Amino acid sequence: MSDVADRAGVSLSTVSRALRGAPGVAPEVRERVQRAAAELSYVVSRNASGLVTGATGRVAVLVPFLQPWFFGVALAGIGTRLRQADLDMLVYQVGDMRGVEEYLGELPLRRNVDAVIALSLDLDEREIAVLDEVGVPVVFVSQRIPERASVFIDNAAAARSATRHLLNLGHTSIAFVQSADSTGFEWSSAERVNGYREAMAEAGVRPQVLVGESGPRGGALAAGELLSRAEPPTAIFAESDDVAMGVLRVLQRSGLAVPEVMSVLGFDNHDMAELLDLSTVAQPVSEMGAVAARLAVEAVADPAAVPHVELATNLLVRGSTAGPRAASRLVGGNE
Amino acid sequence: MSDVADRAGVSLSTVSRALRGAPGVAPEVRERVQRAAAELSYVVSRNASGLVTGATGRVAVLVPFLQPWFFGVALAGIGTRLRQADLDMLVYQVGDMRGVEEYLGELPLRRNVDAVIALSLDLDEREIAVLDEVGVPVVFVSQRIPERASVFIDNAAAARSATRHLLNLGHTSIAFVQSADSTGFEWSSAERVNGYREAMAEAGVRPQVLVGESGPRGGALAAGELLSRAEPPTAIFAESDDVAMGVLRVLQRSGLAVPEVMSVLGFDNHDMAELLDLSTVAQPVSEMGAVAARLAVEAVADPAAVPHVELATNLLVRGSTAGPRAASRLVGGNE
DNA sequence: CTGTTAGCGCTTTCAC
DNA sequence: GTGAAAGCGCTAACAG
Repeated sequence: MSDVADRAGVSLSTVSRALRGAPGVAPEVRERVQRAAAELSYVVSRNASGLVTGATGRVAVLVPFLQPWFFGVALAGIGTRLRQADLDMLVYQVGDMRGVEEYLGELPLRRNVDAVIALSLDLDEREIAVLDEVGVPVVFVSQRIPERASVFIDNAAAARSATRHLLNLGHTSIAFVQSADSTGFEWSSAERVNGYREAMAEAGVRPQVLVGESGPRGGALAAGELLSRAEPPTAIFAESDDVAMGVLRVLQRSGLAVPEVMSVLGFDNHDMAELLDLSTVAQPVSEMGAVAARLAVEAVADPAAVPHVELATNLLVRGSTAGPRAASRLVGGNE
Repeated sequence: MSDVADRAGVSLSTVSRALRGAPGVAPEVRERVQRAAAELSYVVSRNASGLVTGATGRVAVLVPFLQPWFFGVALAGIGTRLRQADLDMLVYQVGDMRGVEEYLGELPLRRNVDAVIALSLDLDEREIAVLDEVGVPVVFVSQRIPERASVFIDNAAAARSATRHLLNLGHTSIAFVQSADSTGFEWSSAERVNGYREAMAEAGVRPQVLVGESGPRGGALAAGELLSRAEPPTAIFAESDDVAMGVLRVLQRSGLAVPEVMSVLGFDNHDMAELLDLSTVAQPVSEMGAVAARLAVEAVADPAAVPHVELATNLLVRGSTAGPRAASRLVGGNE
């Protein structure tokens, strides 16, 4: 930095002010300093400036896993937005939610980040308390917490209207496939099931909820179970597209036509959903990330604000949902 | 820190040494200091210590995109390994490779990270030069560069033996679907095509290479093109599972049985490959990440070393590949 | 084995 | 509008 000062013929303080965009520097001087810095390809050390300002220029993103489609997309949204604010993104994979509390305590967040984004973590009160210890603002994504900055969708409402779509098509036997991993249900999962139950109750139809493993494997197992019933349903609403894909796969292998024999509905609008022609509830994952990043930036400026942002979902009706026995009708044609 | 010193009844230097695990501290004193630190829930500021040691405790991971399956898995491998070394992972999404050079120059890597991992970036010489400007060790993943630390698989050899699998099954008309995005071929893509060509040449069979878009969409388009030929091939080798999935989808929609009418082979062992019963070449993505992280850690200690680590691939033969016209034979049964 | 001292590279009063 | 000086929280010689 003193090299730059020498080259521009000014003092250290002036260089600092000029490069930081601080007021009180003659335009002509500022430009001279910037030129000198560029020529020496000098950039201020965030580390050093942070030491005195207290800011780190970094935001931590906590994710349970990194592999699923959802997280990649959300991270992309977050990263892009943070970059605009000239903030770096630190990613921590919390892993299977056992011992999170301890893990969170170990994490070097203390004086290492300006804010934390908890991505789809479903933390309980004690875990949140551990995060609070860090002393920086926390933004929750996909988990709605009172008195906390968070961004989310209305899972219940989305599931409700998606279920109605199936009911309106004429289905009267609709199964819901819910999944839980070793650590229990996710918050969004519970909400979606509720939405489904509400719509079914409104229509006076008996709900059928299956609980199984998560992911395609869980969907495949659930489909097997449903198909071996005395009276299989005519539609399956899967908690997520992942699960729906497992269902689709089993149906395909069994030679059961979708949607003629069985309608399948997913949730998420996964990457592959369009290719599979899967009807689904789309949630704006990338945008959720971007909003979360924005909230994090704002929270740094004003830690007192606890904005709640709800994002809209869209039911995407594709080829995997239709009225029950649409095919038989078409083929039989004698009603 | 001085609070800790007071509480433990020692000087600042002793606290620093004790907490850092530096030698020359009485065991009894060390424990006392650690206890004091714990009671005050004090952790040393990386920022401040970095200011004097020069180390940042951070590694930057540069990825072109975040969404594809590959990057999530690789990032998980990297992150886990870095955490073991008590290093933080900074993730930068470089985006569409246009203007990377400039983007890399803008990135706040300068005195902000101890090492850089370039994940599947396919940088050219000038872009690498920009990275070198940063002055920290760089580890390349999925790109093999002389005189550079890198971790990779032998794409050509893997593609060669996968092609031989198809040849050995009796196929004599095997198409390869290659994909390129707007910025051109990836390095691994070129290598895989080469492996395919070599195996075909060895067998004296004419190669058929299709170049199209990337991803499932590219696969779908390529499949359409192949199926509309006067003499469609009996097997399709897709550059990646992504592409293969597009191919599978088109075949399924067209009512063409896999593998009876058409064998399909992928590359990567994508998440969904098992569910789709897709034969493929598995590459150890998570392990590549872990190794890259290890190399990065080692490179920090010894920047002169430029280890090259080659990881093994495995051909996973599943249900999507079989001899040509296996079904006709079975059905016709009159040979 | 432990304490003292001088910075690491920057920002920030406070004078001028 | 600009400069001098005093730290931010820590480590690294150097004494003791």
